[in-house]
Amino acid sequence: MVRKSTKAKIMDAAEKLFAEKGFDGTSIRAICSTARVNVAAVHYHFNGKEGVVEAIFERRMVGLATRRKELLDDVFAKNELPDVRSLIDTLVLPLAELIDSTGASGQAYVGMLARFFHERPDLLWTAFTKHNNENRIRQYEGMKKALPDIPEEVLGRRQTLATAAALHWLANPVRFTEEGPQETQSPVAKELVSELIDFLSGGLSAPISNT
Amino acid sequence: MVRKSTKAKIMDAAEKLFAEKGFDGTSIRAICSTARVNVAAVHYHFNGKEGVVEAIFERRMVGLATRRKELLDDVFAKNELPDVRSLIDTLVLPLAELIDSTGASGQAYVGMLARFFHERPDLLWTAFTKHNNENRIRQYEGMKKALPDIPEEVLGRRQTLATAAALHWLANPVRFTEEGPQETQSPVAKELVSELIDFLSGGLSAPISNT
DNA sequence: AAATATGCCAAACATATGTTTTAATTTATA
DNA sequence: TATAAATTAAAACATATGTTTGGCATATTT
Repeated sequence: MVRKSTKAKIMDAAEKLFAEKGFDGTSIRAICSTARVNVAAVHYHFNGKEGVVEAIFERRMVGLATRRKELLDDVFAKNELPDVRSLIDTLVLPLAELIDSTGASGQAYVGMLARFFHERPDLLWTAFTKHNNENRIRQYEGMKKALPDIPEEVLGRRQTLATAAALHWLANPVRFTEEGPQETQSPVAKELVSELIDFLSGGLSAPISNT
Repeated sequence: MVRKSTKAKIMDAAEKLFAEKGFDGTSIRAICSTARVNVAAVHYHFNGKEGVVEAIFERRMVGLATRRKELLDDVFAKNELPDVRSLIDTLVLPLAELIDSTGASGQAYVGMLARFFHERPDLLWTAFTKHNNENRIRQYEGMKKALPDIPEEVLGRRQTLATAAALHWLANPVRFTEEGPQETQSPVAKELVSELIDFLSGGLSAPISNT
């Protein structure tokens, strides 16, 4: 394997630690120690911890957004009514494929996404808007067509809820039982991805109750 | 209003800060500063930061578990097949009622639950098992009866997924839009709780796809 | 009232962490 | 090769944080 650059070493180590311990739980020194790199390197290359986060987002979001655009193009190519499940696919599949193709690193990235969704929505939102806003809107428009009976406001909230649930599940395929939290396979198996999509499709298209 | 004890002052301040900044993002000194209390008080009363967390969980989980048991009793009292929506209610309503009745404090507690679900599942799990394991099992058994076509394994994972989504939504009623994250009302309005239950019911009872 | 326990506070200490400075080293370029 | 630029390393500094100590005040008990 080629010798990794200091920059890449820092990003890989940080990605892993951010997923495990979150933003506040990860010190610059821990990153550098894991990466076997001098403490000053983070400031030299990234100008601080938040800079590392931005670089990590940048590194992966481009590919993810491209793949998602492909899937959305497919959905809208057939001149039919888009179906909910395919629209959910455009959210879940790129992440699942990333985990499949890059293994631990992709898994760490998704774990990081899930944590930052709660811990640093500001940083996540900045990167997400930059790379993925177009896709989010297209998915939203598709959902409006596929589910004309659900009010738009409700649909918007369901979309966000589905995104949060998807990230949580892909990052944390855990089930609570009597014996404590049970880890399932990681990287996430195909069946589990399919289960997730079932759940989200059901939630997205659920009828509105009148109580 | 009665003068709050130092213990209560610490727990209230910590609950709020934990919800806002998470476990690692909240220093003992920040807690004591917010609570207007001496730094040593946390160690004196709680033996450290984790002790504060345990006490906060203890304070609220008893009431929540009792209320949830009531709702579960109701569901099983009618000698019919339990319905999915009522089973979801037993998860969501106690939390929504807590927010309604205690305002900012209850909201902070739910926010803290949502964050600790990711950040400190160990601490959450310990408290949750102690107070709520019986309820979780009863809900699970009800779901098996209500949805005999869904394999048990899948149902277990859906239950965990629904719990995570519920916590996320009650803690973070936010919608992503072009203009950035849009806060909805807080405390969470009744309609939003109903929307959440619709979504979760749809997800729980979604058919299994065969792709 | 005296004795005891409990709660509270200010200060001190060790360690962790972010950040910057300076020099050495490596790499690229003229 | 000589020179400049980029990168890495070690150390130093200030601040943040967890934790403990000893004394003081207040309440409780005898």
